Amino acid sequence: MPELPEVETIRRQIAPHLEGRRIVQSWADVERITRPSVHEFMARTRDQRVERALRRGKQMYFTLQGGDVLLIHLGMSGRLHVEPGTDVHVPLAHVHGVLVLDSGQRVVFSDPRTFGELAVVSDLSFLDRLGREPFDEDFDEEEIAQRLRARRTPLKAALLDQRLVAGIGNIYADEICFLGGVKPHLTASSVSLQRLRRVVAHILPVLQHAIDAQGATTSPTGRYYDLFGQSGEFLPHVYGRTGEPCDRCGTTIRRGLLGRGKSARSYHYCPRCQR
DNA sequence: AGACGTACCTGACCGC
DNA sequence: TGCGGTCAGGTACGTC
Repeated sequence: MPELPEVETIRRQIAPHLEGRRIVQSWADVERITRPSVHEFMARTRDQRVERALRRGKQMYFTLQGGDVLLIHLGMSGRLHVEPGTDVHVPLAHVHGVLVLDSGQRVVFSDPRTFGELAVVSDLSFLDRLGREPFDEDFDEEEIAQRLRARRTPLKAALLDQRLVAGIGNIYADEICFLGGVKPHLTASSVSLQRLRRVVAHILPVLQHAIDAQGATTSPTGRYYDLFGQSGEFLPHVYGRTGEPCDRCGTTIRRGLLGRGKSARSYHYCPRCQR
């Protein structure tokens, strides 16, 4: 699944192809994931020059010369690639967006599960709903630890909440809990501040390490691949490793569920390394 | 307002 | 081999 490190990897890869280029023509076909509408998306991105390729949390966005912002969220299964081509028509299953550039290349967005999003917005107010950005200067570990202390949800659920820290998803939430030595399902407010600080202290190193590894592909679902179809090399300690031995202590990795029914979310942990 | 449940979607996997 | 059922999971939204 694309989380902050995967999105950042793709952003870096796609930036040189998009920045300074003009979008000659664009296309989208799924109303549910295209905002404000398929028609308006195509109209407002057409004939626009891209200024910068940016990212906030898991959100990738491109500032356009006319003042609008093009927004791409990969959701669960969204992928981007760049290829030669001047036709907006790409006859492949799961392709739901195409941007034809003045470079003779086109950006292709495919998304089998259609949990992603393509949008054109007029300003950056969409960023307001996101919490702290891990690599920003104002990222304050003490503040995050204090806010976790006030949460009456499982620790992992709080780490996944984009309003607290932007960009953490399933894989890295489990990883951060593992390195912090805390079971993901413990109610955050029941964990001592000292231990919460230990967990929070692993957010930056884990994300940085994952960016250096160009993301993580190890996932039972929604396999992630970068702009060139390459998989990421980040290897999680616990995520997706149920039944395997912990490589710190050898204890069998376990899996559990947060919540019940259709809303249940899985978590993975080492019962010995995490208390 | 925070916590919680539901819905969206389909490839991959599982059991018979 | 084939087929129906189940799972996974980022996020918006409704409800209490």
